[in-house]
Amino acid sequence: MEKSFLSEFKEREYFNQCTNSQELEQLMNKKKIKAYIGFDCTAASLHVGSLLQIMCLRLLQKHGHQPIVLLGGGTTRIGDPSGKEETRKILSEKQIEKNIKNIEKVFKIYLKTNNSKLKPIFVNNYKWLKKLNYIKFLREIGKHFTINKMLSFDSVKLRLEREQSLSYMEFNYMILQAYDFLELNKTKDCIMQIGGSDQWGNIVNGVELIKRHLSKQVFGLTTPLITLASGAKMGKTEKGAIWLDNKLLSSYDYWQFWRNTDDRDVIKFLKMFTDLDLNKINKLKNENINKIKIILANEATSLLHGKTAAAKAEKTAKNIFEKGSIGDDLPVINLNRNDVSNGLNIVDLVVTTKLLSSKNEVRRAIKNKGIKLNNITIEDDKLKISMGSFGNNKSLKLSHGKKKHVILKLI
RNA sequence: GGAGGGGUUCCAGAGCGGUCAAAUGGGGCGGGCUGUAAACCCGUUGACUUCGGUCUUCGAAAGUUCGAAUCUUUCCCCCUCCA
Repeated sequence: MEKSFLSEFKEREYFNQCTNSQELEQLMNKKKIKAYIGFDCTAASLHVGSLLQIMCLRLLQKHGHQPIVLLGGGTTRIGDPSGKEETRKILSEKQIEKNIKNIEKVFKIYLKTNNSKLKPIFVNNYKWLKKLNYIKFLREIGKHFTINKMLSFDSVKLRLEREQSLSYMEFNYMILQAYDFLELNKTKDCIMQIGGSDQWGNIVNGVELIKRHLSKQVFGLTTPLITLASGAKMGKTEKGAIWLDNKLLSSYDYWQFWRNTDDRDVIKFLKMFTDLDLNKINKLKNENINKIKIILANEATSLLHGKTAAAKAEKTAKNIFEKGSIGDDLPVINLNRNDVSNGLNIVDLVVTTKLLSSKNEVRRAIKNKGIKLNNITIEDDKLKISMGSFGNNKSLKLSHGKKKHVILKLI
């Protein structure tokens, strides 16, 4: 028997809560449905923190259900208070539209299909939210919400408990999200909303609104908040966000992100973020952990940047870490011959490569044995690079630490 | 509207006239160990520097002083309590 959406959803550890698991299971076995996830458009791109949600839509598609991607131009204008400690900045309309355009691209990669029935439907809630009439909205929608209940939601409760201000605008967010679901149900026959566990309250609100307003049964499904073995939140590392956009994060760095996964998270990530068959993943468990990490990196990178990019990243990594040489996936910095023949100061050079951002940082790094030129640690911060420093192949590898490298080329 | 408490470097949080670029912890970065992991240990953590120093920072502005994050005044913002 073929696996159902929901059972695979659970096996891949996507499952957190569902409003009505059994009925949903039955329904989805009987017919193909449409389900949606809303995404925040406060940044120019999504980062791996949203990847689990994207994978959910992908899984939906795999099982023949059609995904709806809601890029919340309307709600982004309000700001979701869930999980936020402070009111966030309000973005300009222009910025939001720009973000939406860019974020759409990511979905076009992950949800690519030739089957027209499974093509992702993109919607922007600004389209309907901007038209709302306040009085009408209060009478038709607002009457279904009690303040008593709204105050009991974590997103509101936590803010109030901490005595942090919550504006009336933000307080309305959950109603608008519920309204989105209602709208999508009416216009697209969407019967399920998926989201992270922090969205549970908002999702349930939508389910209840539809029940009251249309007397229809719809479903809510949430994924767990991924906590890394280290306790940190997924997505934002120390170095900054792991963007799903090669303009913001190169495919090599993306590959490295997965390659550096904590041992304890590797199998979980294989289930969550790759298409690999679950049986195959189970067999992998006994393999050498570093081999599995490479598989994870390759699979995850292929999905976003393509197989070629993944293979290239792997090759570059191999060259750097195993052979100590260079790889062609590293950023290349072109140097003018004239500048070099005059003798370039190492400190200035490192700053121009952006490996570090100030001269003091470079001097410190040199003191701490953190700067290498062709794998040779630089001891003197007054060192000058000249034509003679370049070998026959006219290029040099400049490194900061073990993981950050740049190729210097003469032009 | 009245009475208090507070705004310090990435974050938390000390300092309360010179010895303060500012304790301590977290985080970051680098080094060591290793497996590009974890844990642990060490170093480092404003900018510029001819390495002697120089410059800019403690909510904002003005002032007192030889000298201010520290004192005074005004302003802005946050919080607590009372009405």
